[in-house]
Amino acid sequence: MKLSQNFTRTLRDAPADEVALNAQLLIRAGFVYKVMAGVYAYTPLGLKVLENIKRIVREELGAIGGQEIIMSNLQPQETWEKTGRWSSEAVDVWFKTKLQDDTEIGLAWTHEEAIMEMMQQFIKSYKDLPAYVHQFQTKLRNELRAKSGIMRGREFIMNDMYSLHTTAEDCDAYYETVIEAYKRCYERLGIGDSTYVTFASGGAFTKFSHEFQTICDAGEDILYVNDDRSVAVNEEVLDDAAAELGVDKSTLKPVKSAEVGNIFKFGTSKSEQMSIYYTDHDGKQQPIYLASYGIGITRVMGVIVEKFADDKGIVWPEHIAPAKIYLVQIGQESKAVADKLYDQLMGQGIEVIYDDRDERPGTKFTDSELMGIPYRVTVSDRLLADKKYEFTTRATGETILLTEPELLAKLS
RNA sequence: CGGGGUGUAGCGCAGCCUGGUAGCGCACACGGCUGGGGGCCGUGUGGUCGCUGGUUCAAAUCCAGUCACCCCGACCA
Repeated sequence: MKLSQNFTRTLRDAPADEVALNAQLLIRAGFVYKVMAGVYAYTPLGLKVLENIKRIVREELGAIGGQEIIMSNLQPQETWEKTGRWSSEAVDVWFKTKLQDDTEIGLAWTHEEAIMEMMQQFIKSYKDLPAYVHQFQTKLRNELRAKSGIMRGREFIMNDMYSLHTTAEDCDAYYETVIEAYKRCYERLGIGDSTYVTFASGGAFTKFSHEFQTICDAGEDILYVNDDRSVAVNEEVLDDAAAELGVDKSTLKPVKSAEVGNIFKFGTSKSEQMSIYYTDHDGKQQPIYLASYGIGITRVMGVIVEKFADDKGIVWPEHIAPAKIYLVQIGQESKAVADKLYDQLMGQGIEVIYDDRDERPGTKFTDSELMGIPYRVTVSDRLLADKKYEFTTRATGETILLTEPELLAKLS
């Protein structure tokens, strides 16, 4: 991407009403645009990050058999009546609206019921199970109070996956498979080291659910972790979980964390509530075991901003950065060289943000840091005289001089 | 939803107390000087002061209502 063609611009100051660091930096750097409280639009740079996060999740879920779908945002009342979750007393985050003939409909805050409703059409026999479906979907939740920038909005993007099984054992086994896939996702997203599978409040079927919690000062949760990192428990279930695990509560230390994933088992409850059954070997109707898995895509983006940012701006992990290289060009003579390098790298499939604007060097350096691009390559008349390129690592600030072959070797 | 706070140009702010024809910085446009860390000088563009009503000869300023936004709490399969 050539910056001269990018319509967003960087800001010196964040809007005063934006207190959350993630939103401040993302707005200043031109990654998101605030539409209203808890609602953000993603501009080209921000969209690239989202797509990179989605790509990783898509690959990992695809690798364990997940089939990608897209459900709808408009949902019929009848679907939700079946599980008693249509009423606003049962679910206080509903957005509801009406068709022109006064039929009430709901705007999707989750797709659990909706997925089951659809799958009922296809799952008839034990031969159709297990089934694994997932989607990247906008969730709409009428939160009383939006906060923390893109970490807790009224509209956000989530990957939700659902697995349907004939037996609890099969469901349990796949549940573990998903946990491993999720771990690989967080690893690739760059937050593997600080993300824990934790015990959290359960639901109708299981005593605990599992949350993926990332250590982060901006998080809303408190996590209790032991020294060897083998046990992590959400504060909300600390006593119960410690007792269950036979762990001495006093050996667990509290840390602030942000929930980046939540998985849980429904057992057959959802299937029974909705009267969705399959036919077993003996021709009998049986309920389906269901488990549900969610990764907050936009939230992960916010957490990563919060977690790695420094006083200069965002620091993206390499795999999700909108580009690998930020190419700074200074002076007149070196322009052709920079143009050529840009074409060459892009031709090799290396994503480059080329700062070809008529700006002073300081502006370009500052913006490259604010945007958090992992590596900066500087091409200038001065460097060109020595046939050198400057190579700077965003996270460390380390700068080295390289010849063209050295540079290309480093980038490929 | 309870408590607290804030709304003046795209962004950051002053002006309000003590009513008298709206200002600064950044950004933007043009010109010039600069040219390796948000540079400088000059000339410009851009605002029914959130909205509605009231008081007044006169309201950004005083009063009432309302909307929006932010923070704390509650909530958060």
